[in-house]
Amino acid sequence: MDPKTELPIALRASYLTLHRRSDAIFAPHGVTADQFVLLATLARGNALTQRELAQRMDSDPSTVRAMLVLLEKHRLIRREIHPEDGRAKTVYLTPAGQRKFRSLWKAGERIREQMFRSLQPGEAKTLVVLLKRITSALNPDLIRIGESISQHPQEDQT
Amino acid sequence: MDPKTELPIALRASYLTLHRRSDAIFAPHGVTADQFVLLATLARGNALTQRELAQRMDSDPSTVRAMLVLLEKHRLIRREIHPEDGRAKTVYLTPAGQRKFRSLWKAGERIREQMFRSLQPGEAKTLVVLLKRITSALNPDLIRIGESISQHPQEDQT
DNA sequence: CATAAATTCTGCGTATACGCATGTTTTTTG
DNA sequence: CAAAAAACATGCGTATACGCAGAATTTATG
Repeated sequence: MDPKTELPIALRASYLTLHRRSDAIFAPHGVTADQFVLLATLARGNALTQRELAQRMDSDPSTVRAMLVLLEKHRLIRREIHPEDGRAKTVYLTPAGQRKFRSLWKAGERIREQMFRSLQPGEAKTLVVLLKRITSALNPDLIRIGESISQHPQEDQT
Repeated sequence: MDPKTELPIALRASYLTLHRRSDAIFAPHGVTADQFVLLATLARGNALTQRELAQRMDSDPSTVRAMLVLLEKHRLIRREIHPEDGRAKTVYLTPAGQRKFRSLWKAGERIREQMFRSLQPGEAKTLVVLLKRITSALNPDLIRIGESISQHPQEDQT
């Protein structure tokens, strides 16, 4: 099977496997893999609006909302109306949420280790670069030029 | 952010983006991205049991069943009790299902093209290899040896 | 300044994605 | 060959993942 055909399949297999494994690891802590992603995103930049949160998680506002409702019930996050924009809500990690995140981060280290160790030196970086490449190639917002996106687009340097 | 940390995030972003885009492309045809995967798996090896189908799709038997119920309602697949094993059911693509798959395959070509073209020659193959590497590293069934899985495990040649 | 347009969250409907328990059938054991 | 164990599909419950429409609020326009 040629790589062009195989690539989407391999991507799906990798992600689903990672997701399943993460869910199993985090379940004893009472959170899901996706909730971990949300908490991690908040830990990186607290006080985001739901919109910003969704964008940074590569997810959907309506999905994120459902997750926030759950997480708020579990007292891991808190929402307040944005002081300047009455339409928006800012999301905060509660102290319990911060503690939970630190604990989850440790629990997840084993998974990150396993992925990382299966690769040769430098391959992890390569993998990340290639993944980002196809991600932006698939993003409809960036296709406006038509075909002339030959070069690797700069990933935004953090 | 180091690659070890970034890798799961990039993987998630890539997959979700691909999935979203595929859903959008296939929606006018009345099927979802995941249904396409199922149909494609069947097209490759017709007359699989639900179990085999789930394995090849890197998915779960109970998820696959729900999809089959839908697809059967849409007359794209057909299920029969396995002639030799009364517990199992064999799944077939109907003629309509075969036609639908061919049409979907063409519709999806644009996405595969876009992914493939964002990569340099050889990079697609590399990407597939690395993805398979981390997939098996994450698979709990294969960890039994401990650490000594340095080489790329042979993917079963079809 | 009033109206239109855009933005943000909410709610609803559908389709995965899984784990777990249950019922049936096949295979294994003694 | 009868009882136990294993394998397969089903059903249930929960959590995403989205698109889309609706309500409230802010921003843009005339």
